[in-house]
Amino acid sequence: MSGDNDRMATTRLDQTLVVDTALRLLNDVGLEGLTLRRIAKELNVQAPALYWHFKNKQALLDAMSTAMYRRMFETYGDLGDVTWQERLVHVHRALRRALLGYRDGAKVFSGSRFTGTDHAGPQEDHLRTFVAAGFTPSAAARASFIAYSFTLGFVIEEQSVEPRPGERTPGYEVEEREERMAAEGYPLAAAVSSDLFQDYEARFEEGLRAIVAGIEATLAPAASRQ
Amino acid sequence: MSGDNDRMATTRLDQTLVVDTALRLLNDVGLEGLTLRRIAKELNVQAPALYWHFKNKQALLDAMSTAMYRRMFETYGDLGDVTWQERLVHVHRALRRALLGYRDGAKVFSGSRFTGTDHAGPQEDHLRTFVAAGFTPSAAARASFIAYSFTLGFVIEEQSVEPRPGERTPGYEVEEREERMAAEGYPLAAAVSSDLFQDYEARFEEGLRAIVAGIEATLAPAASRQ
DNA sequence: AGCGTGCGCTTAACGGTGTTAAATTGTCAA
DNA sequence: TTGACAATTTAACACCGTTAAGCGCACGCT
Repeated sequence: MSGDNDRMATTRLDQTLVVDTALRLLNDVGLEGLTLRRIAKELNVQAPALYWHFKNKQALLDAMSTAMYRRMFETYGDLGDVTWQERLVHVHRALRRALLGYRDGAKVFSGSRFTGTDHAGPQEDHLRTFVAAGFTPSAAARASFIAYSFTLGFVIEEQSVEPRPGERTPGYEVEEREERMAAEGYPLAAAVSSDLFQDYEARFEEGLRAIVAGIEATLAPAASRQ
Repeated sequence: MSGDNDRMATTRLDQTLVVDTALRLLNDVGLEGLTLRRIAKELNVQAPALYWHFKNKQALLDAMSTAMYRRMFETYGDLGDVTWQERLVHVHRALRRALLGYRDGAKVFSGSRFTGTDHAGPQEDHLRTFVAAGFTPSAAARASFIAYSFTLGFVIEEQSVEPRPGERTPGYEVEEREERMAAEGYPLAAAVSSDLFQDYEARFEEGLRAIVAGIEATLAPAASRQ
C-alpha cells in the first residue's frame, strides 16, 4: 500500500532512512501505533537493529522532530528583507503546515527536543529581523515564543479533532453536541459549537493577526507601532 | 511518603476515589509512570478492578482532566461583573495554575476530552461576559480559543523544562547551551537562551497581556477599543 | 430465614511494548 | 587468509493495557 518502502535487503540502515521511514509510517498508524517493531518491519529488519542507530525510542522521535523542523525551513526560501510582522506570520504559518504534515505531528513535536544545532541558523535569522526593527534580543525571543506557544497549542487541538487534513476524529459530531448544550440551558455554548470545531485555517490566520497586533501594542519598540 | 492513601480494605472504590488517587500519583510518577497497575496498587486493589469503574485507561484520563478543569473553577469564586479583558486574563491564569498543579498536567489535559457537561456552565458565563461587551458569540469563542491555545502551548513547553514548579528537567543547562551557540556563530540565539528557559511566570503574564491587546485590536467590537 | 441475583472484585492469561545481552553475520584491511 | 569490527539477529526480560472467567459477599425477595 502506497509504495512500501522496498528497501533492498542489501542496503544498510542509516539514521536518515530510519527517520524518513518512521515519519512516513506515522501518517498511516499515528503516534500510538508507531512502535519500534512496526518501524523495523517497514525496513525489513528486526526491532533491536534500530538500537544501533538510536540510543532509544525517544532519540528517534527527537530526530523525527528535528527533520520536520529542518524541512519547514527548506519549504520557505530565503525570505530576504521583510518586516518582523511578515516574518512572524510566515514562520508560524510554515510551522503549522509542517506539523499538519504528519498525523499527531504537533504531539510528536512538543514531546521532543532538537538534536544538534541545525535549528540555530534559521533562529538567528529570525531574531535578526526583530532586532533590526528595534527589539532587544530578549524581547524578540519572548515575542516569538508567544506566537510559538499559540501555534503549538492550536495545532494540538486542531489535530485532536482533525488528525489529518479533511479527516475527522469520530465523536466530534457538532450538531449533536449543539443540541445537547442548547437543551441543557447553555444557548451560547451551543451557538458557538460550530465555530470551535471548524474553519481551522481561517481561525489560525485570525489568531496570528491578533498576536501580531498584540505584540505591536506591547512588546514592540515604540517606533514600530502604528 | 506524603500520606499514602490508606484506603480501608473495606471501603469500596468509586470513580472519584480512583481519579483523586490517580491525580495524586501523577505528581509522583509522571504520565509515563502512571500505569493502571500502579494506580491499582495505590488503592490496594488489582488492576482489572479499575475496569469496573472506567471503560478503559483513556476514560480515566478523561475523568482526570475533567476533575482538573472543575477544580479550576472552584478556585476562582464567582468573579461577578468584570470586563472581558479581566475575565480572559483571570480564566487563563487559573487554567495555567491548574495545569501546573500536576506533573505533565498540560499533556494529560490536551490528550483528553471532557466527560459530561459540567464545563458548559462556566463556559456560558465566560461567553456572556464577551457578548455583553458587544462581541458576537462566534467572535467571543474564537477570541477565547486564541488565549486557550496560547496557554496550552505555553504550559506544555514550560512543563517540559520544569515538570514541577522549581524542579528542572536535566539537560536544559542554560549556560552550556549558551556557550555552544555563541561558539558556533549564533550570537543572538546564544544571548536569548537564558530568556527562553526562565521566568515563565512573568513571560506568561506578558503573553496574556499581548493577546488581550491583540484581541482588542482585531476581534473586539470597535466600541470597546481604546 | 433462606435463597438467588448480581455487584465488585480477583486470578489468570493474552498479545504487545521498549529494551538488553549475547550470538551471529557480513565486509573490509592487513 | 585471517582478524577485527560494524551491523544485525535471536532470545529473553519486565512491564503494559485489556479480556475472560470465576468467586464472594451483600442485598431484595418470597
